[in-house]
Amino acid sequence: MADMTDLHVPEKPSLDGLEDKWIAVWDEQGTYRFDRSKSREEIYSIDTPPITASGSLHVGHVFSYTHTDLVARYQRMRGREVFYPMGWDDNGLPSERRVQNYYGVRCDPSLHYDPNFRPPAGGEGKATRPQDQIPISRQNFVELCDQLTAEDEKAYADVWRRLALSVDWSDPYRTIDRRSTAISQKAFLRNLARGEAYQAEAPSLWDTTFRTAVAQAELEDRERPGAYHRIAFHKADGPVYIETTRPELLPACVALVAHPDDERYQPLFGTTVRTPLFAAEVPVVAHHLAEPDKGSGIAMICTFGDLTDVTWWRELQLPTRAIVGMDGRLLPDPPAGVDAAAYARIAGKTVHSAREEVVAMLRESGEMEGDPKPITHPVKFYEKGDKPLEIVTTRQWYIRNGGRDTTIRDALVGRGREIDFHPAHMRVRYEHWVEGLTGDWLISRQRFFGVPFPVWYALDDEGNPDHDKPITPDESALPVDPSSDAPPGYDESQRGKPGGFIGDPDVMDTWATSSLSPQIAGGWTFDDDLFGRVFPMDLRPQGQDIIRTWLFSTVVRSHFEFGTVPWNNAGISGWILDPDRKKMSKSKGAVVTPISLFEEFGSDAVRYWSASARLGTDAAFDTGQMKIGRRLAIKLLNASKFALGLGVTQPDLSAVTHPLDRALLVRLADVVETATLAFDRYDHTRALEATETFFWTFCDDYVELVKERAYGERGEAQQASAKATLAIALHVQLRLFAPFLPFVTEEVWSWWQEGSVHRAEWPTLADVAVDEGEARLLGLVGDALSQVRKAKSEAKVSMRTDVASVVISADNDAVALLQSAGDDLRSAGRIADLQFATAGDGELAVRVTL
RNA sequence: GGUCCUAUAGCUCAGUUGGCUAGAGCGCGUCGCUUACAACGACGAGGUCGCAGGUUCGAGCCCUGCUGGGACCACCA
Repeated sequence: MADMTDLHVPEKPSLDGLEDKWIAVWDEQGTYRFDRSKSREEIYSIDTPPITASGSLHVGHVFSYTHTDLVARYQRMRGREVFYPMGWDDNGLPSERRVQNYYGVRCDPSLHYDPNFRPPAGGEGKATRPQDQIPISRQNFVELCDQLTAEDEKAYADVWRRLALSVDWSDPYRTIDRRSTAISQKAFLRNLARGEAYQAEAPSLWDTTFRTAVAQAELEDRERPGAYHRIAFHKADGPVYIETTRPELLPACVALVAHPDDERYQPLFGTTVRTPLFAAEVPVVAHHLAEPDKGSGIAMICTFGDLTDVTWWRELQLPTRAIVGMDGRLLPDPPAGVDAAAYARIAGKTVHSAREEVVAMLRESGEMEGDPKPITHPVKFYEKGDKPLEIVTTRQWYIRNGGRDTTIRDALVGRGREIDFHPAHMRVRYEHWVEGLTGDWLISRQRFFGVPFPVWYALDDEGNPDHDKPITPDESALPVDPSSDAPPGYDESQRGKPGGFIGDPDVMDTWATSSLSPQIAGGWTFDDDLFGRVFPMDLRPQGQDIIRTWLFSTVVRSHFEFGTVPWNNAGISGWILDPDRKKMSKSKGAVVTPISLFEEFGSDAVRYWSASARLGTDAAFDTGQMKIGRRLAIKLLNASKFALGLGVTQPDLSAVTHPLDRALLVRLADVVETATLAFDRYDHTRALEATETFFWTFCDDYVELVKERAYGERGEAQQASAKATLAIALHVQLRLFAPFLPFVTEEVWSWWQEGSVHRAEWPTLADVAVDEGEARLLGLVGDALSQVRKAKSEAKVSMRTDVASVVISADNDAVALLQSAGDDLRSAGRIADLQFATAGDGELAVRVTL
């Protein structure tokens, strides 16, 4: 047992400096270091979201990462060894764009590596138009990405430490590092070997700015102005009118389509018509997707205007007349069957200019009826792009995801049901997404900064690649870069030569790598001992917006590779909304940096605000809540200082004899139980609320009531009971608060305890077990005290004014209870004469005479 | 067109399987420098629980419909 000399209570406790102090101590003592000798059952593993470190953190990140840390700290105190890694998602388009804008450069894959290249000084105001940017080789560009993201990651890590995320910082991973690249390539090769990954040449959605294919999950609709153009097609006995928003695709028209039951067009089915301007003969076909009440009820099918065109083209086995190139301009040469002179007027133009020209041509020829009718309609965009997507036929890599296969789809829906979502209704989003998939997962991107596909293609004698038999490396050779490494059985001199080889030029989409975050963090195939101890993981924390991408794709990879779910729980955080109820990251609030909040309110206070919001619920950005958190932290310092200053030593249940003390511990037992159950259900707000409510009662009522007794004014045994109870209550409350307020609880803990509170045992009923006790007593005495205070308040006198007499009337049981704590009530209220009376109705009534 | 969430005090939110006069904090008002805390404390005012029906002895909670707010999916001729 410690004595007074072991106490280190400061004269004037303060929050100032606590953060730097404890961050350093935790670092030095390895407080959050993961002990990998523990078994799977003893470990709690977390699939931390690898954050995109290109740009700056905002309060939404602080909010959701705090939620994860609450769980980590709770589980650690419960005795689980917590595997809580940190990762950076630094591969992919956001990093490329950051480098382009920061240095004013762009990647030109045709250039050779310049080992002496030095980038211009980074900063704002660099050229953003491609023609103004400095062209550099792919390798130089990747190096810049690598360097800049590493710098950004340092800044992020500082924020995370200041927020007190209890991650093990010894081995953060990066999705672009060699090991992540190797794991990503290995997982892909295994998908390929099992037939889960495949290559196909097919029409796919294409972003003409970034010049890459994009996946279904990355699409978003935006309302754009457009116009219906009513255009005449020709048949022997007169015109057939169609309406289109994309007249420039007329040369790409391969058929007209109407609903099979549409009486108006029955006679046309099986005949052909001639396209205006471009004079191609196209068939009129029937398909159930054609909608009779849309436009004129008959539509032109182009290759390709939209996804419905692709469906029609595929199901009706129509020919292809592609006219839009990868750069978003019309191809130089007309497709077969199209009038070359007419096409020459639009060849090479952008889609936009071509549309204007075709409209002008239609006006000249009189084949457009009336003026275009302006409308607003949804258009598909890449979520990071700013030009409408086109559909271009390209060779791409896919991973099966149930989009074209009900067996896989059902299996993946089933996997979703094995995961406990918090809150539970988030599973619906998963299921709807899986059930609504229309195609497999397109994972290839025609970009530079990403994981390259680890495949090469043999060239035949004429130099044509054989895409059907990709050459793959041995797993032991990974990672490979097929643009600089030669495939097995070849040497570099054969690159690009007939009879030689070429490397696959594409990189994987960032989700194809981040979908392996459990494998990367756990060291799959690099450290199988570790992997076996942490996988499948316990928790995937993430935002609701990426259920369809990150969550789903991780399930897909785990399902194929291991036949399991990747984790048993998914904790979904909500959004931060600004005062106008708009998503914070999209508004002015985004300029409030986390560091400035830490400086103004303290990290504990910011954590308190985050912890006040439940999983899955959007929360208002509310500095008021941070002020409350700050006040709570200060109160914890002061109350602890006072209790310890009374000569409180160490918890000792056997000394607790007084009825009021027993009542407090019975109440505290309830709090411990509530908080524990709540945390087990991933309901941190309830745990916090129960703890906080108790704490204020403890401060405002209990401490006031036992002050004199604790000073020793009613004998040693009574004093010992009060001091023991204060010690127990403090000891338990500090631990209950520790996940929420790690700095201040650690500070107070250090005043009188050994080791870190964050490695202390989570409190249990054994900490507060008293033989008998009436929790009700605490409330009764508190009410009585409150009535006495009210009388003083109404008389406008100080709370330390003496009271002549107080008469409390209540039922027999209540009176008996109150009498057992009468001395404490008398001293706290400064009551000279305290009397009790029995009242039949059971109402507590307090008559105060000043 | 479909789906999910949501509506409780001026504000931010609790309110467990339906159960006495609906709670907290902030803000507001009044009072008090009391040796843990004035960066504080005490006390108080403030709500026909979005609207309309229904089930029930009893509904903030369950059911139906409507309205408002938020989000997602589908629709692109």
